Amino acid sequence: MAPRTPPRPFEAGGVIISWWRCVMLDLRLIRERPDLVRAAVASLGIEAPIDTILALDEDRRAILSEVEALKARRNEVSKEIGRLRGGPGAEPLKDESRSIGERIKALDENVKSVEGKLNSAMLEMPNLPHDSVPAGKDDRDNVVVRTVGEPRQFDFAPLAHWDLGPTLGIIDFERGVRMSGTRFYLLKGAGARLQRALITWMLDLHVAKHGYTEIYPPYVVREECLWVDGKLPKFRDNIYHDAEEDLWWIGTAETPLTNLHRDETLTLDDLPRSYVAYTACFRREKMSAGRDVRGIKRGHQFDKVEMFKFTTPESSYEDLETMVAQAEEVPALLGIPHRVILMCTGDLGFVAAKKYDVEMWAPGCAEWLEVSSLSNCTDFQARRGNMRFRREQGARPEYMHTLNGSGLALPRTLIAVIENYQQSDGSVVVPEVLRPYMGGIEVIR
RNA sequence: GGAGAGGUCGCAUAGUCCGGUCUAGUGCGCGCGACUCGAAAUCGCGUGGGCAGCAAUGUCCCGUGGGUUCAAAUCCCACCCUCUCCGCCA
Repeated sequence: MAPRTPPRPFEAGGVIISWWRCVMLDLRLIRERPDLVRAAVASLGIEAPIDTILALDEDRRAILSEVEALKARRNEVSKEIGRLRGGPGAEPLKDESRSIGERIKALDENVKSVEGKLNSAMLEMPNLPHDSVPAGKDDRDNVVVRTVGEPRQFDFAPLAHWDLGPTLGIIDFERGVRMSGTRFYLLKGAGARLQRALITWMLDLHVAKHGYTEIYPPYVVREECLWVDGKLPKFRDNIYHDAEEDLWWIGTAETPLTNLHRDETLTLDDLPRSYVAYTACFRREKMSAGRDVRGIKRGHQFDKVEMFKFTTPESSYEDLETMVAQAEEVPALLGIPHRVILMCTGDLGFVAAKKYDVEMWAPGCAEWLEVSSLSNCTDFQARRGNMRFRREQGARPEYMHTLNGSGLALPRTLIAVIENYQQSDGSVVVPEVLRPYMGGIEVIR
C-alpha cells in the first residue's frame, strides 16, 4: 500500500474541512428518507442533528453548483489568456478572471464553512439498527438468546477472586495501587502465568482453528484512528492522551484493527479478512468506587484478545453469528457456563447495527461477567475510514462491512476461571486446556 | 535529535530549474479486439477516484493544508511520511 498520510478529519477548533466529507451515514439516505432515519435514531435513544444536516446539505449543494459554474468560466478565460501570450486583449480577460476569482474565493469560504459544519454533524450520526434488533429502552430490555452450561454446585461457599487471589498470592492490589493509584493491581506468579496462558491459548484457538491472522498492533494511535472506529466524538473523556506527541492510548485493539485497511480498496477475493490481536487496553473509566469496581473486573489497564473481520455487506450478519460462536468456544472449552445477550436498540450504542454480549458465570462474586461484546458495524466505520472493495475489475468501489468482538477480555475470563475452579482449601485447579500453557501445573495453591 | 534526498493516474518512471497545448507523457501490468488450429510475439483500442447533476456535462484530486498568480504537478510557507548518513539507544 502506498504510504500516504491520511488527512486529519478536523483542524484546530474542531471544524472538519478535509476531503473526509459526508461519508459517515450515507447522506443520501438522510436526504431521501429523513423520516426513516429519524425513527431509527430515536429508537437508539441518541440525539442526532438530522435537521441540521438536512439544512446544511441543501445549502452546500446550492452554493456548489454556483461556484462550479464560476470555476468553469475562469478555467476557460485563463486558457484564452494563455493562448494570447500576453498580447493585446489579455488585459480585459485578466480583469474578468480576477473578479470571478474574488467571487469564487468568497463562495469557497462559504462552502468550506458549510462543509465543516456538515461533517461535524455527520460525525455525530450513529449507525442505524438492523431489523432483527429488538426495540428497547435500556439494558433491561436486552434479550438472553441462550444460556449454555450448568453452574457448578459447590459444597462450600465459593469465594470471590478478590479474596482468593491475594490469599493465593496471585493478585496483589496494594502494591498495584502504590505504584499507579486506584484501579490498578498486579498479577503475580501463577496468576500472571495463568493470564498469559489464557492469552496464548485463545490466540492459538482463533488462528489455528478459526483462520484468523494474528496482528501485533501499536498501542498508541493518532486521533483520526479514533474517529474512524467511532470512539470519537463520544468517548473523549475515557481515553488516555499524550499531549506532547498527540498520541492516544488504545482502549481496545479494535481501534488499530479498524484502521488496518483504511484508505484501501480491496478486491472481492480479499474478503473476508479476519484478524486477531492481543493488546493491553487503557481506559480512564471515571466511575466512582462501589460494588461494580471491586476486584480486577474493571481496571484502567487490562488485556484483551480481539477478533476483527472485514467482510461484504451480503454476509456480514452471518459473519456476526459465526464470530459469536467462535467467542463462545472459549467458555465452552474452559467448561464454564456462559450466556449470549442480544442488545436492544436502546443499549446498542453509537457504531453497532447489531450487537451481542457474551457473559461468563462467576460463582464467587455471583454475577454474569461481560467477557465479550460482538458487533456488526456494517459500513459505519468503513465510511469513516474510506475502506472499500471492488466486486470485479473496473466495478465501482463499495464500502466493506466491519465486525469486531472480544475473543475474550482477560481479567474477567481470569476471574471466571479462578472462581469456577476453586476448591474448598482455597486452591485453584487449572483447566485442562490451559495446562500445556502452564508448564503442566495442575493446581495453583 | 542533526544533515541531506525524495513523495506524480495499479507498478516503474518523465515532467518541477525557465508557471499556460500537462484536461500529466512513456514502459510494464490489466481488459477487449485483430492475426493464429491454439499460443507466444506483434498490432489496434481502452484502462483512477470524490463531489454536483435526470442527463449532457461540470468541478476537485500530482503526500496534506495554506499562500502567490488571470493561471500552480511546476513558485513560496507549514506539516506528514519514506530513504541515506550521523548521534542515541531497549
